[in-house]
Amino acid sequence: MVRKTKEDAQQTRQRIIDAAREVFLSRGVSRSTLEHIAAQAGVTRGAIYWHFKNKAEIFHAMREQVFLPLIDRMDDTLTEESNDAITQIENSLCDTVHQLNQNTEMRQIYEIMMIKCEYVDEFSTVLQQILQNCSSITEKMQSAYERAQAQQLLGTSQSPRALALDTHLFFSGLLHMWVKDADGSRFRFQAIELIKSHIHLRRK
Amino acid sequence: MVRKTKEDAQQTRQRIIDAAREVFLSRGVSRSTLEHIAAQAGVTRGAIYWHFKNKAEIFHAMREQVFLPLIDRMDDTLTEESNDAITQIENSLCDTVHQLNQNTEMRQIYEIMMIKCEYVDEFSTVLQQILQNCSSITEKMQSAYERAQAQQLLGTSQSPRALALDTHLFFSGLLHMWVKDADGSRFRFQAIELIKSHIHLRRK
DNA sequence: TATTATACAAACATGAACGAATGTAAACTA
DNA sequence: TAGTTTACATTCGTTCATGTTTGTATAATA
Repeated sequence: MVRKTKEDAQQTRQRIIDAAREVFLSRGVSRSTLEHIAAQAGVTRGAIYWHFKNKAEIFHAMREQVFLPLIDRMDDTLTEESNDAITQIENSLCDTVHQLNQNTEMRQIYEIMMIKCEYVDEFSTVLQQILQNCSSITEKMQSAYERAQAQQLLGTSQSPRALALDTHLFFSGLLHMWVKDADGSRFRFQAIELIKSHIHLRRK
Repeated sequence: MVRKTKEDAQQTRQRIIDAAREVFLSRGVSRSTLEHIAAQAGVTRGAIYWHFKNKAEIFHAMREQVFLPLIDRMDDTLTEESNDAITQIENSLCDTVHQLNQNTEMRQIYEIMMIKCEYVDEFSTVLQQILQNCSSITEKMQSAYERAQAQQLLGTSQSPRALALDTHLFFSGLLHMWVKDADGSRFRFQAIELIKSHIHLRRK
């Protein structure tokens, strides 16, 4: 066979991750074998074992590639200075939904993580990471709500903490429904509306 | 071997379902083999094949046993005449959380369905059923909010439809977090509080 | 009471999937 | 330019899960 350069190898690695995403999506993580992934990527199982220790490692790599940038992006919109605090929250939610609509990769990974993966054994650690992410996002939202309170934008006396948790749970539920509603007939089409009305409830 | 009576057979069937729940919970649905389930139930695989066509059928039986009563129960609290419409909604949510706290079986099945099952192939139909359940619950909530509006209990001008969707998404998110927060340190302890503050936001 | 249907157990056959071991050609390095 | 490492491909043996088949003792039934 033809030995590849370092860049080629990196490309192969990426192809394996992309292939895994497709295979995970259509067969679920458990039923996806390294052979399926290898075939989809146009390599052999040997190549996969060279780049990754096992299936879980591919999963982690795939997840991080999309989630780390996403978290960063939410952080950014939540502190964008051109908007008031409540609009920052609204925008961060809407932006995530827009991303889901436009970014196939991201959409697929969300779907995999929500309804095509069993969080046991090697995968159970992912749950902790998810909870961590949630906490950090909720905290960011809380401080946004605190700013909103300071700016007297809130139409309620509830604590920023409670509002942040409520918004986060709402959004979490929305994403789950968004994913499950594959044909878009129930939730996807009105996701943005729902966010706006959720936020509107808190505005003065 | 000893041939059983009809009641005994029914008991065996139930033991298999119970065993499946335990095994699904600890190994995830995919990695649970019929042999694991058989061992846990104290029977052989032959017995399982007698009562069920395959693993998916056990799963369906397990799910229905808990979800059908649950839906009924939510319907009941949502129309309990001794309370005003908003309290009906609050109670139906709180009651479900109480159930989760007290009913191990139900808690386990929720956990299995949310984070220990991959919705592909034979299991993908379950997603439709879940969406159906969600719609029906949302509708019930909507009419509760409509009653609340008629009784002038609402402190917002938003439509009952929007309120119902928002509440449902919130609750859906809450349940997901509730399940993922296995040690109870992040969400479980404050679930009831969160519901109350969610509802409070809509009260006049 | 003879027969049939039931409720399983036990054995078998098949087909993955895995991990490891080995092979290899090209790229890098001294 | 010889040796070493890299980036894979190929092969192999083993295990594991599944579905089916066969066997059998008993309950139901006519």
